[in-house]
Amino acid sequence: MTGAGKHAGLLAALGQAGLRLTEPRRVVAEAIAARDGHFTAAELVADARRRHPGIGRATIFRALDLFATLELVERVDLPAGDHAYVACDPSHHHHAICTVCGRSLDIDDLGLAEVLAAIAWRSGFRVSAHRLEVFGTCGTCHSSAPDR
Amino acid sequence: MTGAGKHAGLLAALGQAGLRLTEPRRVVAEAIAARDGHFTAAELVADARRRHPGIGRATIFRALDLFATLELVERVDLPAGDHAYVACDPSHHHHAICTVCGRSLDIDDLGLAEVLAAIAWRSGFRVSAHRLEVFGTCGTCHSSAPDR
DNA sequence: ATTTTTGCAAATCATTTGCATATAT
DNA sequence: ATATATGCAAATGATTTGCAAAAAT
Repeated sequence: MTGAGKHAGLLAALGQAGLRLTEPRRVVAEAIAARDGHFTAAELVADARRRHPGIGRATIFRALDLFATLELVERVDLPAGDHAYVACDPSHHHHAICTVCGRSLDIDDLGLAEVLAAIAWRSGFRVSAHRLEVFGTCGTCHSSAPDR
Repeated sequence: MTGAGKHAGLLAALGQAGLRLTEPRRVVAEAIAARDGHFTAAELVADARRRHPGIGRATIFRALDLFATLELVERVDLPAGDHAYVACDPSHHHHAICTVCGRSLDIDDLGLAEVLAAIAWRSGFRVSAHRLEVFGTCGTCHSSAPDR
């Protein structure tokens, strides 16, 4: 599934949360859906303004927060330290982010739960939240790259 | 090991990297070593100024960057989204951060490498970096807390 | 002596806020 | 009609930069 149906999900979620379906939010949702990898807030502002010139910066930040709260978008911190966002499925919570194309891949738990349990066991820590971010190159990018 | 010998490590690393051992850097190193949990840049500025009133904000940011580059300090992104730093051993790269006292615990790999390998295997991803942050309460904090 | 580092103040950048107006329900 | 959301412009906060003076090698 590419851009096409993705924003429908974003918009549907607004309704379900009892929030109003406005034109600016629609525009932001479309801009997010059209993006294919991670994006910064600034990039989203530019994209959204291309679609709807009068849209205010604050509105975009507010919509972004909203989607982040609904877990349709997740904030990630790139290795370089800047903030970015990725659209995501609310049930998946880890991403492998391609440093070449920026696309993110939802990754399954694959044993992470056990790692966390081991941590808790060994240290007496009671884990309430965790974040795993994986960076690298995706299959598509390294098969088309000449190096190695 | 507490504050006592910790800054020695920070300072020694400067020499090894061919950098100059200056008074402001010494002050920042001591302020970091004296901290017992994670800290924000602003907190460090305050601490450092208490020890050495004339120190410039920029100098502190520069020293912090330096230590981060040398991997003696790691930047973490708290669940709330703000940036913080933790002093760390250069060989350990994951932390369990206590949300009550702010102290961080270095955690061992405990199977994470296999999780990453599984990710790579399943998705064709070539992993170059990853970040795992674990948040919760440490043994000390939940044994002294009345809840639960 | 030379190179690196500092402190300052100003610049930059991202994000947030207050508030009157517009819009969705 | 009413509550919610928007756009604007200004405020805020964090981090960075340029540069001449100071300190380390």
